[in-house]
Amino acid sequence: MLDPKIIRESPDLVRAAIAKKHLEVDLDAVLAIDTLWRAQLQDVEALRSAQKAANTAMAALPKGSPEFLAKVSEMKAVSAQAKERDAQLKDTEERLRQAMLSVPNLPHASVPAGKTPDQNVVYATHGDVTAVSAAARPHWEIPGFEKLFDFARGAKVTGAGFPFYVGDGARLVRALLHFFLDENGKAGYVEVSPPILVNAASATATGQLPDKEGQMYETTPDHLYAVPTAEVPLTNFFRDEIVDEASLPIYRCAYTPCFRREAGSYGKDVRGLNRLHQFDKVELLKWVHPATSYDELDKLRLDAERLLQKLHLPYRVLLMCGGDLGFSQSKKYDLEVWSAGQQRWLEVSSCSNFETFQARRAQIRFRSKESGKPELVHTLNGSGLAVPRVLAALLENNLQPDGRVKIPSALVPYFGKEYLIFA
RNA sequence: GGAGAGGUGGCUGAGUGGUCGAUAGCGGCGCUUUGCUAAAGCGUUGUACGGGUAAAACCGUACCGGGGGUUCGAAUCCCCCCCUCUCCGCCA
Repeated sequence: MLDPKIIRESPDLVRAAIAKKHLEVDLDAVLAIDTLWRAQLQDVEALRSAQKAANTAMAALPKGSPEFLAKVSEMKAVSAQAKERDAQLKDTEERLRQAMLSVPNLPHASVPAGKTPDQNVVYATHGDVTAVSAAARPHWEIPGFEKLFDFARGAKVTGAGFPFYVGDGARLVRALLHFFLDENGKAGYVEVSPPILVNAASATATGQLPDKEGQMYETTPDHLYAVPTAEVPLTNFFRDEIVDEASLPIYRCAYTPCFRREAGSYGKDVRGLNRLHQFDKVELLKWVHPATSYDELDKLRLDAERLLQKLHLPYRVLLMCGGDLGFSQSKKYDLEVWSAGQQRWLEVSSCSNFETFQARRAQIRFRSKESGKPELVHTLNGSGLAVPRVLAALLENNLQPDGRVKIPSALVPYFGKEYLIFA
């Protein structure tokens, strides 16, 4: 959620932000509801004030006295009116909340203009894309692939997009996760193993609810949600808390399976390991002082990049343009790994600064030594990394003429041998 | 899952219908005393929203786990929910 004061006092700033993100938001309607709400609030508060004054006066009167009884009947009318107006206020308040939630976060000044993904800026490219085997093929076409990554049985047991990883397949998944967690730990992120079901309050704080409930799996009868990313439980760790200023910045990382219903995709996007309903991911999360958040974003991105570098996977960094920025992000980089078999880039990490947008909704603050007042932290997150697409690129890029896959040296200690064998 | 006990400010802990944002203690902050520290004394000390201001000051309202209700008036009475603790059951 954006600061209501900014919307109220600098609507033009917000209009510019909406335009840069190429969104349609009726800001005038938001402002109109806000004006109505403030008028109604003052009205109700005046009535309450009258009630309180009467109560104080009544406390000093003898209980059954004529003056007392006169006050009671007088206040009955005021009380009824207050109740009625308060109901109207509550109604307006809910509409205002909805309206405020429709206003996106402001993009940072360094975010490039643009509307569509092709207008994202290629910020950096690492590794030689042409050096990888010309004989590479999409991972799902590698002979023996289905033995180690059993989609058919996954579909039988659960549904499409829930593969079994078997033998070296399972081992490689575990090796990657272990490698990611160890590397992130070395970079200063404290490892956390969070709940993977969350309640509605948590899903609301990070923005999955109320609009995107269709993208999550929901349990019955308890109405808990399977996490779409570790970002949800991790961010909510400090929900409704005031953290020690001296503890900032706080770095955390967590491995969780991630569950996504996401309907509507088709074709190459969803073949093989490209897009799944359940996948494994290590998430990086930071709570930082507002003054440092853009430095921290760069460092976060480099931490994620280092993982790809150590795996010797070619990748590029995209700086997202305004139109491709998410609703709640101020600035975002995507890391895309080169998939030699598919001859395309696959997104494996998305590193974002939310400034106070998430923190306001989740009420995560620190007490500023400077002002003495609680202030909202800035939150950042990024994948470090998502397993299946890294896996896809690794299989395709490192496929040998003999059908084996060479394991990157950094991963060998985790995998236990130098080659993955499909046979 | 069953039975019982509880949830009050940063913490401990009073308060069972009115003058209670809430006694007291601890902690924190400020001042005094002090060579320094400690100790003592005095004072001060929540958050949010709205109004107000150049910014403050200041004014108003709300907040005693969450939500509803009764009442002129609720921390206090009633209902529902959540959480914690104890005992029993079950269980990896």
